[in-house]
Amino acid sequence: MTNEELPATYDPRRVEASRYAWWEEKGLFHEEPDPARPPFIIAMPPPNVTGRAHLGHGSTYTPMDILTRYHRMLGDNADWLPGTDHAAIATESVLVRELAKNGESRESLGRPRYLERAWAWAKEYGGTIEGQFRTLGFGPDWERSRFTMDEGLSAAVRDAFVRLYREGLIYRGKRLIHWDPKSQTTLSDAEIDREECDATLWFVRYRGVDGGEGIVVATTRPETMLGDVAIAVHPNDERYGALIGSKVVLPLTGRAIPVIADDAVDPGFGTGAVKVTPAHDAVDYEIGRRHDLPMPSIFDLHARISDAEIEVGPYNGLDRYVARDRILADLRASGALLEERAHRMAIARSERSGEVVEPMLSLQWFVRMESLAKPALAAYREGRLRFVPERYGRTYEQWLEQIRDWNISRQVWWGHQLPVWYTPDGSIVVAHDEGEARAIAQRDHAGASLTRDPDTLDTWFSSALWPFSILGWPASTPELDHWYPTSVLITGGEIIFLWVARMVMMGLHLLDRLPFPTVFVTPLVFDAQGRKMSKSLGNAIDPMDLVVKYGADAFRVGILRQMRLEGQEIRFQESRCEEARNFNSKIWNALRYARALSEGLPGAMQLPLSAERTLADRWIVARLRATIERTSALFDGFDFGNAVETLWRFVWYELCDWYIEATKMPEARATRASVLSYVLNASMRLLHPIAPFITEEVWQALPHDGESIVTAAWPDPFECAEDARAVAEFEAFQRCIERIRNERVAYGLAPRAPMNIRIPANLPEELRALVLHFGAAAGLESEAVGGDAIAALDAVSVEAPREQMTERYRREVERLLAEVARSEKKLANEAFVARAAAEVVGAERAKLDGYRNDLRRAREALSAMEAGK
RNA sequence: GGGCGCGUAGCUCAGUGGGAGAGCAUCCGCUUCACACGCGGGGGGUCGUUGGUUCAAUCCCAACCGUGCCCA
Repeated sequence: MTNEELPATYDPRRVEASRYAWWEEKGLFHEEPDPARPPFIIAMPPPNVTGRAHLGHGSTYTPMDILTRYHRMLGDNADWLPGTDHAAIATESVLVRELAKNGESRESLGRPRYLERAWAWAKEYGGTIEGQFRTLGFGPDWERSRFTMDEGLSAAVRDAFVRLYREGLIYRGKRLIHWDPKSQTTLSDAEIDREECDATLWFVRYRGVDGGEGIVVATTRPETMLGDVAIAVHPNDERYGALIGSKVVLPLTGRAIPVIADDAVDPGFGTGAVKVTPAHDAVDYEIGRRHDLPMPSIFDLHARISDAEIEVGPYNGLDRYVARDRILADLRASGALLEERAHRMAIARSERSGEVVEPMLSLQWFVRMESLAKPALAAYREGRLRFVPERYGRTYEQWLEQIRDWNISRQVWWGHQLPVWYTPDGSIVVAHDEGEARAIAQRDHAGASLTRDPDTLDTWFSSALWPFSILGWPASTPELDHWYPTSVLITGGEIIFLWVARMVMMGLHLLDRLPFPTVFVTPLVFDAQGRKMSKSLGNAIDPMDLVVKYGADAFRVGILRQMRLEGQEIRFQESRCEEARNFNSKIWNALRYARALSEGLPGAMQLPLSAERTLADRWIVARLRATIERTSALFDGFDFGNAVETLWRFVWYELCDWYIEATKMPEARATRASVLSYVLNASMRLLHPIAPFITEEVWQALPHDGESIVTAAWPDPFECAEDARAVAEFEAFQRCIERIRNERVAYGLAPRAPMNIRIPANLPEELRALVLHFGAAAGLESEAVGGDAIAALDAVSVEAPREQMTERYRREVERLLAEVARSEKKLANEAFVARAAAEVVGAERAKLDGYRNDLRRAREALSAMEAGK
């Protein structure tokens, strides 16, 4: 491409898609296990197969892409393993809704045809998010992409289930679970959302069997009274002591139930007496277990009142809310309803269907968590598992400390069907496949016929195996040998329980090794007002739209600049993407400038000999070295926000604003082309993990080694000389120019009006030329000042009409007098001199000396002005 | 109720036990031969409140007020 073909602004749409296709075609993201190099492996948290990219992927997946690209450039055996998740409940609810549109249902199709549809659906939408990830520039090893329902991963699920069952860690039991009456499935604790809402607390009198006053209970769910088996009070509650052990009559159905005492009752809630419905409330269930009470269910699976287990009077068949109204009306009519009060309470909803979840007693499969949790806790407490930021470790720890058994069976069809069969008499056979199950039945159950459990496993069960199932486990593979454990897990804080803790437990139990040593928790993305992004609020931003407007690089840079290492949220501002697009144009124009240099760019990346370099050369090279070291350290520490900020400042302010300006001087000709192309090239490599597309384009247009920046080497700081002297002098020069520019405006001089500046005779020639070039001024010789080049720079001054200069020096003297006074006062404080650190006192003394010097100079200048009047 | 955060310029946010910073916004000036998606300059903050520790507090501690997330 000739320079004439480089337009003035960078157009990401022109390059991104084709560049990505080229990377993929070249196989640049693919790796084979190579024991000769250190592994760097990240398992991508699998998005839902039917999902779409959202801003959260920007904050969570971009860091994975950055680290993988960075480690690849460092020469590591780096691979980012992608894949998708079958998201059982989410996918099934969408699918069932689609079927309903055609008057079909799961049942009308039957399991095999339903699953065929589900697979077709997954294939149709499964590509979407992976395509979007390509658009965002993410470069995982697509050849290794996996799906949780692939044959290999399904085998891992079966293997893990069978093993855990045989070890007694998976069991079937009747427990109180969360039932979603809409999706017709159980949910684990982690799959429900609690929300505060306005409710009513009703006060209902239960009379004594003897016709006495009995007891008044407060309840938010009067309809469940049909299943009451007791009234509970606190054992120390004096109001009710006499009633404990007596019986009261359930209004409406007339059943007699006992009054019992239990510590779980809060005497301060309502009347201090609560009804106990063990089949429909978690606290009541525990009370029921302690007191060995019956646990009749009053609901069917659609949360309609059912008389299957207990007499429910005329309410049979009513929906739970209809029944509530009917029961309240009847209680009111009978005089048993005494009072109602407004009440705030939390209700549980399915996070997928939004339906109010019903606690139900049900026969389900569970993982026994206690013994799995212990080593997972120990790994954290012993420092083998680390969280960044550290505070998330507490979240992890607390959840594991109060762990409860995990309900893993789901009544959906899309997923891994339990490897469980039942004989006609209810015996359980767990096996890897039907053949093995038959063999077991033959051996242990006299060849009884088998029926497979229709339920499937919680999607998180397969996700818990992800870091090793994608590497081939339970088979032994080179990938598993060399790439497990993975290097770091990067995810959002909301799934520390759902996913992170479970992967740790499974990794430790099944492979005896942590799946990763470090968990980096990324911030959540909110809108600019700090609200969650949601479709209903209409504040959701589609990253694809941002890519269209600003390009993928600008999207990535824009969101990364809002990330802070310790932050737990990003208030996303689209303007950041716009700024990043401008930054890209800045880079692009630096390239255009470099390529337009009259002497042409060199053919190879090489810095000129040190002795030939100008001050600006030595300064920018030293700054490049510092930038390389800092960027590496920030990437190593997951501090991506500061890494972007560092590179932004270096490229824009140091390279473009100062170095490129300096190359416009005739004196810079000899070395500028090679230094500029070297520094630009290195800058592109530093920036490449963050902004992959533009850096490739610019790198390709500069002298470079290799085929693609993707596989180029990370810049080597040791190629760049440190040069403290050059940095100090250049910084003094920058201060000098800033002062001159400020004074030019302050003196009311037009931007390019001829201007004179007084330059001390002892200012070195190179600096003198720089000052005149940047100051756009002519130089007037003035007297030499004491000290070095830096002192001479500080003494450079602007020539202006005498009155203005007099006024300016007068204000300068005033300012310095105040500074000197402040500093002297501080040093006069004996407590300060005696107790403050010696270097602090020393620094203050040096400052005072500096101020006194400046003051003397300003006074001399002022009196010279006044004398000349 | 328990845990974890946050409160710094109009906005979004850095930051440090020793004189307050960035980007955007705003104001002024610039068609300077890479870039107006640009260049140069400026204004703007009692660092939530009240106490405490310290020679010294925006920073450490406590309480309070406001606000957010997670868990129950």
